[in-house]
Amino acid sequence: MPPSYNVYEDRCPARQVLDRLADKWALLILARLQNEPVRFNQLRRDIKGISQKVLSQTLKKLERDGLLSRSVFATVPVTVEYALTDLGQSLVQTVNTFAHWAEQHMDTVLLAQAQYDACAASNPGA
Amino acid sequence: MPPSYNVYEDRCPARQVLDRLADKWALLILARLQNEPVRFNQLRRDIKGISQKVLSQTLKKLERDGLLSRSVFATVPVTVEYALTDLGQSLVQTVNTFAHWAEQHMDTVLLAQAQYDACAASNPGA
DNA sequence: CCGTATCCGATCGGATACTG
DNA sequence: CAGTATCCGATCGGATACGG
Repeated sequence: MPPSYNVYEDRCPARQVLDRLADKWALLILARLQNEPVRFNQLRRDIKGISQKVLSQTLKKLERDGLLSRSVFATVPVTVEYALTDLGQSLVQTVNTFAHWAEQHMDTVLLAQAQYDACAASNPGA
Repeated sequence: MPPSYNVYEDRCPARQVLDRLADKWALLILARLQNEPVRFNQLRRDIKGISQKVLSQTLKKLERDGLLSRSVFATVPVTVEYALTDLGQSLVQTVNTFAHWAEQHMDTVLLAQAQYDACAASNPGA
């Protein structure tokens, strides 16, 4: 079998998928949905800093990619629930690994940034 | 011990780290460096579609975060090698998992997109 | 409650030219 | 080879207003 695709290539489908996932809001949404379906405004409240517009756009992209499903309930007013599909579930573990890495190593990163900035400040031109 | 931080919160350091990593070029660069140090123009050639400007910017960010190191050799002309730090190495496995997920599931995603688009096209207003 | 539509400033990023 | 500097069009994204 051929090694299939190369993510370093332009036009590679795998890379297009990767590009789509390399989005901070998409990752946070997937992580938030891992345990339960969540309604639109609940996501908006939980994921601090996301605007209604961007949340709507990102949800639509993720639904288009088959990573989550959108269910409308004819209550008054209407209720809309977003939930991971099986495909989304298959990805969420990796998303968690990413988030955990960030949690575990953020102090190291913050320190590295401080050192880098201090060095850059003391070497204006050299 | 406190559960430390919440990635859903604005201003959370872990989330800032996550935001930084949620970048398609950053992921591709980290993946490319996993086996060996690579020079600037080699990266530029290998990672198809990246511009010199964006490559330069992204490398600088990753260096600032302590994920990779920049080594200058006084050859003529000068040689510059980028390599993963230990911190970068600790992340690259997760990056690979992401890339592999994309490779394994891209067909499913492409199919889902086609179905979504077909349905949207047949339901212009409804 | 769950969105869409529009406006508009801010940022991104490609192309090009230039330096050590 | 390995960048930096500038220009400038394209895109992003917040705020606001409105509709189902």
